[in-house]
Amino acid sequence: MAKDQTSDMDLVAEARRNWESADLGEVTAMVSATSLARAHQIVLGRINQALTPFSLTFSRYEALALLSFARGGAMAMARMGERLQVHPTSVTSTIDRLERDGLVKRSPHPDDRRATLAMLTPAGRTIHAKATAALEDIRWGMGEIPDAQLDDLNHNLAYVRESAGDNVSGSIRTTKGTQ
Amino acid sequence: MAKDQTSDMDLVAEARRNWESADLGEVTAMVSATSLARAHQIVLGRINQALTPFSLTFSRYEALALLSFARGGAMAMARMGERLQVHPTSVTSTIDRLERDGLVKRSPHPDDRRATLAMLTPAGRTIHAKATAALEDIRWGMGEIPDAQLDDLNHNLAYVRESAGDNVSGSIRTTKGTQ
DNA sequence: ACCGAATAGTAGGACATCCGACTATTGGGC
DNA sequence: GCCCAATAGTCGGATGTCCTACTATTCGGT
Repeated sequence: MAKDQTSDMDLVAEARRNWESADLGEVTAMVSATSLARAHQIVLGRINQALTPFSLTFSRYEALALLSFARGGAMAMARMGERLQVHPTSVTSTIDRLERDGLVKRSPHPDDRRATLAMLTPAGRTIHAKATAALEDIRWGMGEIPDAQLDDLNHNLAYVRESAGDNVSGSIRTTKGTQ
Repeated sequence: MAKDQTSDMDLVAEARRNWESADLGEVTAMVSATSLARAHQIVLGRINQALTPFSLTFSRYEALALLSFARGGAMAMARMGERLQVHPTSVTSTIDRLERDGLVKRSPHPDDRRATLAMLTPAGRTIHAKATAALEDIRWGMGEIPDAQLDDLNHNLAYVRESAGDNVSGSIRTTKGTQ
């Protein structure tokens, strides 16, 4: 989380000044990357702080959430990696810690002996529910920003995701629609 | 970087569906946090990939950039932590690696024997220039998104930063202004 | 039926980041 | 002048993430 305090100046704007005075190009894109990183740091910091009481991190929370929506509360680890967009070894590490804390249990896949199912335990389901409530309480780290503004943000972020090949069909026009 | 491929579905939109069907609140904020994390992952991944040829990561690049704008190419490590918004131990670790690669050199602060100056070496300045050019080439990971759209994004992200107490005076109204 | 390619999971290693603790130095108040 | 709080940097430990390499298993094509 590092600093959460007001900085003396607008660090992003300062970067812009430095860049412009050095006659460098793509300043707007540079500002975007910088702003995105800072915003991510802020939001992730708040989320992780809210999850501390549950001995969870956002990564582990995401894994719990994914399992909680899966049929039977179980899913093959490889599939979790696809959904969460992380490397297989990251799934191993995440499930290791969740299992250590008794929130998830590994069990062999019934049809494929290569695969391992990660299965939510009752404790895992309980913690997930409580953690979700805690995240709602802090509006997922989005502060007091009204929903209308967040819709705008989501719309703009969808273009970034789209540029990487993400399917954003369900997000690119959410601004005010029924969706 | 993990996956960079097109997913079969809009993962963020799917999260929205799951959340709504479970009757949970703050869905828009949840989507924002999720989108922000994914966009960050995408952009950071592209940036780090572009920096690979220089044996740099974005963290180390940021430190180099900060020093390159400092008078004399030198700055006390504590001050770097403030500017980069990272923990002092992260600065130690970053400077360790930059020094190992000969891009930065530690030297005692002339006026304060507690402090250590991180100073750019000629090699560090050269690498920074080349790495900067490489980042411009990929538009800092922002794909083909036009500047006008990025201005929108930056504007929305400024609200997030502002909500954390960041001074965004130089960014909050950049959309089309002269700024 | 059998062999090589693809897939699932893990081990080990590199980084980045945080936190708490510890040492050295500076500085302010009495 | 002196002592204690504040500041600067580092060390050790925990997490999260990636990559490469390795084992086990499955699957497709001949």
